[in-house]
Formats: sequence, C-alpha cells, structure tokens
Amino acid sequence: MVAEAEKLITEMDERGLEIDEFTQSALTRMYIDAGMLEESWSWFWRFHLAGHMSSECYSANIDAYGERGFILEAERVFVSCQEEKKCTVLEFNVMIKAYGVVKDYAKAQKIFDSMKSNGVVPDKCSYSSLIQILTGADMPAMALAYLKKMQSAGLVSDCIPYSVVISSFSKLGHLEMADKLYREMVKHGVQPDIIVYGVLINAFADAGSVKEAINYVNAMKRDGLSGNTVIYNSLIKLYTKVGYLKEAHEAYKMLEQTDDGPAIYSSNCMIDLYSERSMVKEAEEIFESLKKKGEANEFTFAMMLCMYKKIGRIQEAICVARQMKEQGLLSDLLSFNNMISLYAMDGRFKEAVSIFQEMMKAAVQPDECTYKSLGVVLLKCGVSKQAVSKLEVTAKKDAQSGLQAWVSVLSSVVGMNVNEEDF
DNA sequence: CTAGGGTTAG
Repeated sequence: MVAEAEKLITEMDERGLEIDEFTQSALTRMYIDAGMLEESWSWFWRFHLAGHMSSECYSANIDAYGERGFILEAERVFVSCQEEKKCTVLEFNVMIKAYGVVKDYAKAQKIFDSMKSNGVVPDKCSYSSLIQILTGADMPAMALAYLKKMQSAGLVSDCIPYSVVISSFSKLGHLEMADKLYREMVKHGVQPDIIVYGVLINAFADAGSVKEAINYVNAMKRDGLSGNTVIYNSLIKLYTKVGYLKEAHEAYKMLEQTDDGPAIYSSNCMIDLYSERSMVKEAEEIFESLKKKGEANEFTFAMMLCMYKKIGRIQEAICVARQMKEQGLLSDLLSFNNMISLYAMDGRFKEAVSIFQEMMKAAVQPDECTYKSLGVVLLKCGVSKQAVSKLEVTAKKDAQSGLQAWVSVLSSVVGMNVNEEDF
C-alpha cells in the first residue's frame, strides 16, 4: 500500500513530525518490495547524508537489500557505512547473510576474514551465519575450519553449529567425518541434544549400519535423552532396510506409545516387512487401522496390492486397486505399473488399458515395465511377438512417438478410446 | 529488521 504510506509521510512532513530511522528502514523495505528501487535508495541516502544514522539502521538497510538479493545496493550501503567509520559487527553479519542469499560463498568468507583487519571481532552470529552458508552449499570441510575457530574463540555455547556441520557431512555420505566431529564436540564439553543424535542415527540408518546407529541410541540414552518419533522412524527405516522384523516391531511399539502415535511412514515400513514375509494378517491389521484413521496413502495401498498379487490373492489385490483409484491415490509410476500388471495378468485387458490412459492423463511417462505389462495384454489378444517387440523398441528409441504407437495398437486391439488431449 | 540443526518408503 505504497500510496497510503506516502500519504502518511506527507502528512508527517506537513505537521513537522520527524521521520525517524525506524520509519526510514520500513520505507526502504516497502519500496524494495514494491520494485521501486530508486525510491528506496533515495530514502536511505537522505538519512545517510543527515549523518545521524545508527549502526542498527545501516544494518537494517543492508539487510533490506541483502535479504532480497540486491547485493549491489547492500554493498553500497555497507561502503557508505564504512566511509562514516561506523561499521560494527552488525553490518558485517548482514553482509555475510547477503552474500549467502546470492550464493557468493567466496565473498561471504572474504568479508568474514576481513573483519579482524577492520577492528571488528566476529561474534556467534558471524560464525553461525558463515557456517550455515557453507554447509548449505555442501562445503562442510570449509565450514569445519570456521567451526574450529569458533570453538577456539569460546563462542560455541550449544551443539547447533556442530549439528549443522555433522548434518552436512552426513548428507554427503562422509559418515566417518560426522562421527569424528561428534566425538570432538563431546571432548570440548558441548552437550549433544536429541536433534544431533537424530542426524547421526538417521545417517547410519541410511547406510544400513545397525551397530553404529545403536551405539548412538545408547549414547543418547546415557545422556538422559529419550527417543522421539524422528529417532524411531529412523530406526524402523534401518530395520526395514536390513530386514530385522523383531527390532522394527519393538521400535514400532515405542512409537505407538507416543502422543501422536506411529507416523504413516513407519506403519508403511512395517507393512513392507510383513508383506515381504507374507505375514498377511499382521499387514492387514496395520492396513485396516490406517484406513480407519484415514491415513492410508499411496504407498500403503500399493504395498498391500503387491502383497496380495504376490501370494495369488488376486481378488483382494483388485479390491485394493479399486480403492486406490477411487481415493485418487494413484500418481506414481510404480503404482501405475503395479496396477496395469495386475489387471493384465488377470485378463482384465480393458481395465489395464484404462489405467494406462489414467497414466497419460496424469502425464506420467511409462517405462519398460509399463510396456512389458501392456505387451502381455497384446500377446493375449493375439498380437504377434514380433509386433510387440517392435513396439518396445520404438518406445525405447523415442518416448513420444513410441507412446503414440502403443496407443494406436492398444486402441485397435483392446478398443480403447483415443483421446488426443491425453498427449 | 544480524544466524542456526533432524525423519518420507513400494
């Protein structure tokens, strides 16, 4: 509402009311957001020339530009502040943030490194910002160098900066570095919290390292921390990956005792484990309770469908497929493929083709599996093996024209209605 | 209006 704001400013001028630095910062932000960069700049300049700007006001203006990626303007405010010799740690910190916004990691480091020669001591925020920026750019080794300096400067008061770097190493799969850093953190007397344990447990869970993950769970408990849903989800993921049913079930029971109960994700992991072992009753029990709670999602249904299909209970598989479609839980390539394959093997060719049409409507690109199932349909309808192989080759060569070739054959053989809009 | 961490599969 620029016009309204300007009206107020005029009124203030007329009444001789002073526009203070807070109003000025607000105006800078307003004009930047309105795309009126020149106006924003003239308000800044007016106050800069008046000479009574505070450090807070310079940094507010730098941040106003920097946050939105106007790095040149942010730099110009910073330089005018330097010319007034008023730069404090605040201006440097917002500049570090600004370089982070435009992903100029080298300049973020450079301005941090220049603080000392400008007689400004980096504070907790300077280090945290830079570490955050570097890890966000997947440069944990760089971040670690600054974390070490931060530690030596006595500025680490909680485990968050460690947690950020540990998380970054973990994401890149450098688990030995993550573990080493955890140990260094403890050695420095920094207390780990539930989140950093969550990062580590999840990292080793993804790697399928049971022993290491359990070591962290034990360390966590020794520190007087109890597991939460995030921790148990990671553990269930791990046990699902390595196929430890009993342990997964134990973690699942722990989740059931929490206030919000097991997340859909963990319940699906359990269904995954049960269906792998064809433990139908157990899988069904979770499936029914999820449906009752209205939490069952595409994964849930797809895994149940696969389980029934695998053990030859085709009627039940088809029942699940129909529920999936009715509830609009059909969006993923794998779901489409499972369903088409189910209908194809049961001789329900029209239904198989109709799911294929749904797939095109949803703009999901078919893959080899899709065409394998559709090939079965064609073969059972009397199309020759050579013709089917030829279609498969066409699809591999060029997805778009291949798709059209399949549609044209399927429509003439199975009688699907070709809808041009589906392309 | 100087900064900040974790879980999502078939």
